[in-house]
Amino acid sequence: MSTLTSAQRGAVVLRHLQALTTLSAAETELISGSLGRTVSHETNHELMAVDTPLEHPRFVLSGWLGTVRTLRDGRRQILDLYLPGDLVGYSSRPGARAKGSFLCLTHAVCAEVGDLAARAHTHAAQFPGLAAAFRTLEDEAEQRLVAQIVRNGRMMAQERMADLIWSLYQRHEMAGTRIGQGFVMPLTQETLGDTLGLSTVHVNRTLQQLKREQVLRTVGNRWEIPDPARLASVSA
Amino acid sequence: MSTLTSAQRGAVVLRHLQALTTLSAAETELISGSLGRTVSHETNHELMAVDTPLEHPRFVLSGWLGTVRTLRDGRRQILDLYLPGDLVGYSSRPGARAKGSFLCLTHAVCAEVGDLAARAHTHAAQFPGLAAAFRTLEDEAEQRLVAQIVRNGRMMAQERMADLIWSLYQRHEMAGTRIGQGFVMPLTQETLGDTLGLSTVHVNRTLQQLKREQVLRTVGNRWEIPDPARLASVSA
DNA sequence: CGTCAGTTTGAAGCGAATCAAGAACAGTGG
DNA sequence: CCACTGTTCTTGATTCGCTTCAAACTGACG
Repeated sequence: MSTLTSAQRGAVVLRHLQALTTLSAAETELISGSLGRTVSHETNHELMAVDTPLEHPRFVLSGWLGTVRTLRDGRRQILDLYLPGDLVGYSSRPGARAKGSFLCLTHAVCAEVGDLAARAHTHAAQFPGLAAAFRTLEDEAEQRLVAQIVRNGRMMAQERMADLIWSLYQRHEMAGTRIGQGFVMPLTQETLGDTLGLSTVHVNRTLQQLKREQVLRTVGNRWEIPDPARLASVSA
Repeated sequence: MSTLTSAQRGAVVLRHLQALTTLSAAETELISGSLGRTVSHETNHELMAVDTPLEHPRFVLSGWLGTVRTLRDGRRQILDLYLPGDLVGYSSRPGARAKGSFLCLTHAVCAEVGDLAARAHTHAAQFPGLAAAFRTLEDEAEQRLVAQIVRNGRMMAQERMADLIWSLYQRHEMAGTRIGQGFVMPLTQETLGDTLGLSTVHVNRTLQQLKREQVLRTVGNRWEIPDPARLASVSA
């Protein structure tokens, strides 16, 4: 396990925001300063339960989180994934509540940014870039929800997986965490199944199929996309 | 086909909002006055394409609308349904765009409420009930997206259908459009299939199954729920 | 009365779930 | 350093839910 300085960890947030909008020096400064209070959590730690008021937005500095809904009999559906550089548990709507339980899917480090979010909101004119970034982040989260509906509702297993991989690849690209033609995949196949609405076994077989078709290559827990065009053709 | 006065049609909106929050007399007045400019659309009319800026929020006065995503090969997924009394194409987020194509699923009448929405937003202090109502409507729309993900991802056909029926029943209850133990279902089984991620044929068979199990009763296009508890037990 | 959209029914096939068991792997303590 | 443990991944066999295809039926409407 590597040890990172606070600045190194915060870099992924700045990278991500700068991919979305232009930040003034003052804004960059403000953000960096806000990433100080970091909290580290174990895998499976629940940050917030369903329906909790969204009062503690955070940026993910490392690790992956997810929003989860569990049915009475234990079936799980992951609603959305949060990667390093992502904003978690934020809504511009006053009084908004968590639409699912926020869970650490890996060991994760977050920075609480309640005050930063409040400032982006109330002093929007003074920090236009920051305000725009928060708006875009919120919008993208909603787009991901829609993508989940379409995936789960109308795509075959292969298409779902390919679509998710493509989305994750692009998100890593934006956050500057892409490595070569790929990224690090820390999720278990079971978690992927709960994301895609597939059984663990079928996730495994689907991945093998994609590898056979040269759509995906894995080196340890690094996933690589040899040919984006091919990936797009498999995805629906 | 019955002809309704503007006031009669607008009643469903007031009923809905009053179920969500308390409105002052001034607010009630303001809303009623805003429902004047109504537009009537044919089945399959597209109000807005995907990605269009959400600049024209409307209330549904009669008929059902839906947001639709279409894959290249023609597969459709309906993201959300909009019933009489519902707010369509609204987002409090400036610059938000349509997450799907807005389609009339039946003949529909809508009232444009762009100015009302703007006022609820900018004069929130002056119209607290109205502002709260808009916030709640937006929140409920998001909850419905999440429900769609869980349905499509982790529920069996019967559970999906039962869950949707229950949700629709409650929404009719809120809007005051419940009729006895049921409501009017104007959608075709094909449209229901595109909502639930099922084939038309299987929608048909699933409905028959629910009827056999006394979960659902249909009289013409009226759907009735003899026993809500039983419905809940089928839904996951 | 014929047309067309929507519903219903049957038969066959496929995709994914399930069940079960083994292999690879990481972490742990002796 | 290696045996032990538990988690994750992998594989095969079987079952089942749903889709697909095709055709008949129903009802509204011109």
